[in-house]
Amino acid sequence: MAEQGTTAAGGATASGYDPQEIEAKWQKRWAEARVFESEADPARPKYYVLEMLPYPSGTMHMGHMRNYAIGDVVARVKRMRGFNVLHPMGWDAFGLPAENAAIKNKTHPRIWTNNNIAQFQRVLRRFGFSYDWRREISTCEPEYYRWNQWFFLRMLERGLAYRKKSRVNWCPKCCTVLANEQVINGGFCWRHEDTRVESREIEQWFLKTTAYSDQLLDDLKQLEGTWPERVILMQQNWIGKSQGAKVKFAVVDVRGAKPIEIFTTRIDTIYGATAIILAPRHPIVDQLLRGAKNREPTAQLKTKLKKLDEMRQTSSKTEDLATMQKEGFFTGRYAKNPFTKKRIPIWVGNFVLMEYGTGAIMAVPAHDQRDLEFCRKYKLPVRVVIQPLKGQEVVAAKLETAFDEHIQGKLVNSGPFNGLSPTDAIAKMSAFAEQKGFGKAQTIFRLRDWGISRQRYWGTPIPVIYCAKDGMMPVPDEDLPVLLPPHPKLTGEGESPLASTPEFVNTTCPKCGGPARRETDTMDTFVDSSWYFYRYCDPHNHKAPFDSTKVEYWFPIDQYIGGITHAILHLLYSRFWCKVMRDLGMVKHNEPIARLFTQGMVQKGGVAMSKSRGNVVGAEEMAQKYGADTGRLYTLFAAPPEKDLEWSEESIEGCWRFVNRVYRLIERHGEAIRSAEAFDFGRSPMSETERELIRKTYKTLERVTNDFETRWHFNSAIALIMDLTNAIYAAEPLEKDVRPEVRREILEMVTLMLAPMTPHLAEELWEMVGHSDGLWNAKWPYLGAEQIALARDVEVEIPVQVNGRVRARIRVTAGSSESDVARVALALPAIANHVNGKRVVKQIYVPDKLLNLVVA
RNA sequence: GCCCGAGUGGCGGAACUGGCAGACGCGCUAGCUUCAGGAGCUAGUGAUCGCAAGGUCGUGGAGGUUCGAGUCCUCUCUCGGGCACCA
Repeated sequence: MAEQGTTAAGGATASGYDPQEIEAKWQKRWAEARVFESEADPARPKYYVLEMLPYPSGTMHMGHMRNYAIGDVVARVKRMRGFNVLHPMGWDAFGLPAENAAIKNKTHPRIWTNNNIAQFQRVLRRFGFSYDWRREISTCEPEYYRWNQWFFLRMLERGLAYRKKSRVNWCPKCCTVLANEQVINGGFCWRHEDTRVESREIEQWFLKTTAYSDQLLDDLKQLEGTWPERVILMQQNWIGKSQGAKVKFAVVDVRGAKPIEIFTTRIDTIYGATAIILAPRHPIVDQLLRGAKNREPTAQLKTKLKKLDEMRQTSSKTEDLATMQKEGFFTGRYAKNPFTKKRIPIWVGNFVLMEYGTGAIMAVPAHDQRDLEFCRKYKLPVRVVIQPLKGQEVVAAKLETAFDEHIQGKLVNSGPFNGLSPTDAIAKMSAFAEQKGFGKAQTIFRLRDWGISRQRYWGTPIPVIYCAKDGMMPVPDEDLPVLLPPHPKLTGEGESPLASTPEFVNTTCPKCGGPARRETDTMDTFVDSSWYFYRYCDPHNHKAPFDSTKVEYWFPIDQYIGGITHAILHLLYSRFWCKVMRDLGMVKHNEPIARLFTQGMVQKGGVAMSKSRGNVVGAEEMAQKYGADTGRLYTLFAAPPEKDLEWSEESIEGCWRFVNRVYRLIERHGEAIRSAEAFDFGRSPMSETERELIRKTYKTLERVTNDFETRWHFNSAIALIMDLTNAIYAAEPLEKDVRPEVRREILEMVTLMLAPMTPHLAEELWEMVGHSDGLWNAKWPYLGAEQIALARDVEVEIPVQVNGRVRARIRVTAGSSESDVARVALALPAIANHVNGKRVVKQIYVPDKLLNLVVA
């Protein structure tokens, strides 16, 4: 028993409830009975529930804990319903923070990481989450990352992994390249939100996510209704499908110049194009500037070009991009519009992006706002080619905002296409361009291939060897894993640490046996998390990433739970990986995650808990102070799971009180219950008090079941149980009216309902009322027909309204007829006064719910 | 600018398909208990008028549909989030 005053913040409790002792006791018993271990068993229905695997850093706080508490409730409820539940846990153990921390603390990333894992694991165990710990994985172990390498080689064979020199995002603080998905707010590092990424031209490895653009987009439809709408929208947005056309504009008077290809979604406006605008980084710019006339001196333009390119890079705030002045210059060259055959000037503009489309656009100022701004600034002509069907005619000289309506309009000044609707014109003109060979309809995507090379140590080595004679050679499967060298030189200064580790770099060519060099970049850690949930199905397989039969049984994941932060990154990569594995014949499904739930964050002072902000509430501290059960209960009670939760120390005290109240109740009656007779519900007559308590108990159970299984309203489920507990307390003065056998039924129900949320307490209470076989064997108590009948109200209170306003309440037998209720109601003075002298023109009766009299 | 989400007491939040707004918890007030503190127990707690019975107002705002609206429709304001010169 705990010493008084030391258990919880508020001080002692009157009950003998000692969470530290109880929790340790039951955790030990669960482990001994191997309660949470599960195996694939086709004879049983399965349920795979998973919380996103943690990155083991610093301390585990209540924000982490909430995530796992939600998952654990689901896992435990499903187990009580008879499902074969897979509920594993592991560690996203590679990554930059570990490497940086190791440098700072003069230790090895592996040591630092394993220390953190040990800490995290201790806390998770302390909270009694029902994981199958035999399946624990850690992504930094060779046993795991060798399969990253194996997958990489399969992708290499299929052309899904390739090496290319290109412009990539470089974070100067991370000292490494970032994937597009890791660049946020239009140009900032996802880890360092205040650090603008630089653009560098580096040779690096890509995975061809764009090979699956269409599927990644289309298959989102399958997830509608089971994934949060906003996650689907964000992914749609990110993939960014855009239907349009590519059109080639021949360059006039430049010998050997290739035509400039532009992308447009509005080919119907091509007769209104008054300029071609190139991205500052467009490769043809140099060629155009050589020997061109009618413009500023070349040297000056080169300076301008550099400036235009840098403008996007140096703007410190995202908003600047939207409002940034459009700037550019004339190249002195002209292109020929293949539709009009007329010459239009070629410009360079800061608002045209090399990364999107073809890096060149046709400027149609009359029908595109950005083009209008640009052309007005540089006095380029504006030509109207679409007129609205209704309303005022659009006049070029008066245009203040571009007329960019897609649907309503008809073509003018467009030669043979005059009179067509924009939609028809797009189809006809694309076809025309294709027929003539200078263009075609084309769909483009915003999605780029996934750059996975990282110039850091703490990640999976990319299994490739470079030989002077044989060129790039994949490491043969039998040589996997390519191990990280144990003693790297870590400086954190931007050189790939593996490159300066000769014993790693120097190797022999797998083909000719001659001297060769290893690839020294490591993989993005998002590779690790793209398929880890498959490994849980078969975590110790030495021959393959997993056995497909096992995966076939457990997949797809029935319920995945995690933060919204991964709406694009992790969840998009995982979907990609699944499709690749499907095409490799390893899995049969198209989507790995059937249901996704994004839980809210735990905040303190209005911002998410994080070590760097210094506002974390440590999970272990809370377990120490109140016990795991109270900590779990609080995170479930304080807010609905999808909403952010503001941490409140006072509120957790309320949960602590409740837990003690329940404990005291059973402490007080346990003895009597243990020696009580069996009771035949529905047959043996009950006292009024018994009847009321039983009714309330069953009614609560019906609603709590609904809250757990269909609505995920854990907070209101807890409120209902609290309410029931209050009712039991309220009946305590009538203690003698409640036989121990009836009380047993009531208190067992309370215990079972609490079990998914406060599992240790529930086990203890279960034992206290006389069960010796462990609550983990108990099933969720569904009500039988007799019990459902007992849950029904005998008497109901019905509000009586006159013209929609409640004027009285009457108590009647449940199921009373409308006429009976109306007669009783009209006899009441409070009602009669309001009806008095008027006529009841309408009477609405909702059985057992409400009576409304409309008088006039 | 575009796209989502949310606005309910002093606070966190309830209210399943339109049917008693504010469950449950926190906080606060009073009482009991206690040497005291803590804990526990009991009662009260949306605003407003009233001695009371009782009345009036009340779910960001303005309209509408309905016997009846926190819930449905239209417009609007505020906050949070995502995307953003995407051609």
